[in-house]
Amino acid sequence: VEAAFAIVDAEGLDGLSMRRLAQRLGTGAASLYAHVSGRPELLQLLLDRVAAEVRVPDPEPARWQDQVREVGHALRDALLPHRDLAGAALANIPTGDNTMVFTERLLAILRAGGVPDRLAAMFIDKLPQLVVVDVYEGSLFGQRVAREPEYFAQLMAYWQALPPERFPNFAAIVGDISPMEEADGADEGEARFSFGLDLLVLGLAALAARG
Amino acid sequence: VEAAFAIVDAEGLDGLSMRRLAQRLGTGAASLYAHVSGRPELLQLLLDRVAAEVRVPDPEPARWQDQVREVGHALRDALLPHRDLAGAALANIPTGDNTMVFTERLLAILRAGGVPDRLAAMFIDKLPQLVVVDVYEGSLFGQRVAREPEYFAQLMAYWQALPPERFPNFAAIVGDISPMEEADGADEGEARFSFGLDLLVLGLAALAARG
DNA sequence: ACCTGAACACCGTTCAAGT
DNA sequence: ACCTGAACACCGTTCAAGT
Repeated sequence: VEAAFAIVDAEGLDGLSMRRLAQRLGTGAASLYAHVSGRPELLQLLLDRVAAEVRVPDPEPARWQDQVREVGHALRDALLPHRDLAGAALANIPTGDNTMVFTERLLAILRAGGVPDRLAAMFIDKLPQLVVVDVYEGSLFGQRVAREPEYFAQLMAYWQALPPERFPNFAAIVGDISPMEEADGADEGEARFSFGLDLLVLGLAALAARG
Repeated sequence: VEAAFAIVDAEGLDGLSMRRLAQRLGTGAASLYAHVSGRPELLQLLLDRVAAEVRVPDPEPARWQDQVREVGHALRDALLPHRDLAGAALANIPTGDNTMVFTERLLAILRAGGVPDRLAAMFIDKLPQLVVVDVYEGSLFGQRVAREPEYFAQLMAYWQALPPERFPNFAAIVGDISPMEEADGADEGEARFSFGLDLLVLGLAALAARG
């Protein structure tokens, strides 16, 4: 698992092949199958170790909405160093022990805050889903820009060149779009993530208030 | 593109290799590179054709929230027949013409409804993101269950067997969890999707009301 | 219990050579 | 402009044989 993290952090998910991992451990790919059932199980082990890193606070019912936001940010911070590893979380429903502890503690915050059980049960999926897809897309975009530095400028140029007759609304808001990192280094990715988090939390609050 | 859809619809994204596509067209894989730059461009063509299928209504400002929900459902319905093709939408920012028309028309609904431009600009990402990740995860789960029919029951058994001392909140809501399809055929996937859609729309309405 | 080499059945993409 | 066969540099997984 340690060696696998080293590869993922350096090269991303695609770089983590059974063969490359075996090579780094000074053995052959077939030997890994004595320790994991296959690549999917290896990825689950990595994800569960990431889940172990996420600190979820004890419930403070009065500020449950902010606590949910904190949990979202904590999960994002834990996933960010590992490139597109987040993508592996989309493929399987995680059942590792650390993942279950994460879910249990998130549930504690929601239920203490008065969120009905049926809503809480659906929300414990949606929050990690938002975080995972955000980190995954951000990582792939980052890798693309690293490989192809002109990509960012090309995308903006394409959007700005769209004919305003056919795309009047898009032309009107194109100035408000800034995919991921701003040129000045302001963390636009963080702002976009917080926006998504706000939608989920405010939406849940509205549904919970209706009962 | 037609042949590619036939493969994706029958076998999913993994089945769509350049070699299999070429074989179905009675030629060699290398020949495809005279028509597309590579597999990523092929996937973009497929996704843009899906976008062409999505009907986005003209704005009715008074019911913009319901219209956003309708767009979400329409996009989901267009993606659903194509298995895990949705996963390809996570890898690249789509720039096809049909995709841009979709975005333009969604923006029209949002702006007519009074959503501030900065919020609308971020929301046009979040809505497709939710739809895509929902369809993608649902498809992978469905494929897993098809391959491994006992998976569903195993997952439920694992959750129900978790010790209530360590996981009291999870134990309390485990009855409210039903991943994807219910045994009785009720469309639980649809309900979960609508829940996510509600979070986004109600959250956006709350933010828009604040200005 | 753990490891090994070799094999099986695949990938995406490139490239010189053709029509 | 479009197509071809062959090659390059990979994959995940299995399996008989070893220690």
